[in-house]
Amino acid sequence: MMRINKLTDYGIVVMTRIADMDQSRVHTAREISEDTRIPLPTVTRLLKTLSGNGLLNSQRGSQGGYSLSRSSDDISVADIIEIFEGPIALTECSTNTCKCAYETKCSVEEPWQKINDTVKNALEGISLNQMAGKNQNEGLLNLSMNYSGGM
Amino acid sequence: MMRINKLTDYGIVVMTRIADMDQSRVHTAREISEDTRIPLPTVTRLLKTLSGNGLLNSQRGSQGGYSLSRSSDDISVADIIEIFEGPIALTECSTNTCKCAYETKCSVEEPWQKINDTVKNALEGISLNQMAGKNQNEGLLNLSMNYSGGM
DNA sequence: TTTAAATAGGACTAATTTGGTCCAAATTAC
DNA sequence: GTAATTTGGACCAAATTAGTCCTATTTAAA
Repeated sequence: MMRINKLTDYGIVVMTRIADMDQSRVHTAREISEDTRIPLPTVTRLLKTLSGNGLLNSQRGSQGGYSLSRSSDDISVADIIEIFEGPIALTECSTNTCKCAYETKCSVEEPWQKINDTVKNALEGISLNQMAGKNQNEGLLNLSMNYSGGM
Repeated sequence: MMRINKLTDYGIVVMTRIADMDQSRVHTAREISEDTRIPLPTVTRLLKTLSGNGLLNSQRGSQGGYSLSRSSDDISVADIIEIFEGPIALTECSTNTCKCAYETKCSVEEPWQKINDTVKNALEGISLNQMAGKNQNEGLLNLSMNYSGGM
């Protein structure tokens, strides 16, 4: 399906949700779970990953919680995807470590690079702020997907 | 990893290979398997899928084989991906059947549509012909990937 | 100083998807 | 008729993903 993983999707939702919230205070995992309806254990894990990778600040202990580490203008969808899925690369060929097993110079490498750059640029061009759309209603959610492809 | 599946990747390789071959005759699964080093059973399956979905013509029986159903200029990478993975959609939200469970109007839907269109356009813009690069050497292959993301 | 509320880290399991193989049937050229 | 092919579908193994849980650590406040 060429889909991003469900957890990545959730990650984007969680970040979008936080971007939509009051920036003057931190927000707990429970609060975010309730807002997004993503189960608490899952939200907990997402938040840990996001803060561990510098997209969220965390504050431990009572009255603790999470907040954006920088402005929502300054966080792109690509930033989030890369945390959960690593560098954006549709095929191994798209990375600089292409190891085509039987050829010294793989002929599909260059076009893949181009394709990949385009995709990457698209994802880098969308900020959290744009995703959030500030003024919109709360509680988005469940972007999970069930489509199955055509083989 | 936000990667296309290995079989999809193989599918693109197989199509690229066929585009690179003599267009005046058909090519057997065995021949393509040997050229690409993809195991025969797998190639067989790929070719069945590709011909079943109209990208290849097939000719049964002795002296049978496969050939492109239309010019390599006229087949895009997106065409191939869609056969193996269904419509190009990074999230369920990117399709027109978005079923966000708790909201009538999901706020992340619109930006996802935009992102997705960009990706789709990029993939539709690359033809098999460009992938093949006609004059290049034979036997590409093994685009399989081993990177694992950062969670 | 104790307690409650949080996050941090990591192990673990279940579910799903994917990759790959195989077999029997149908078709066609010679 | 026979050999070479594609067709269709079933099947299994491996890998990945999703989701849960437990324990430790940190912090604010009673």
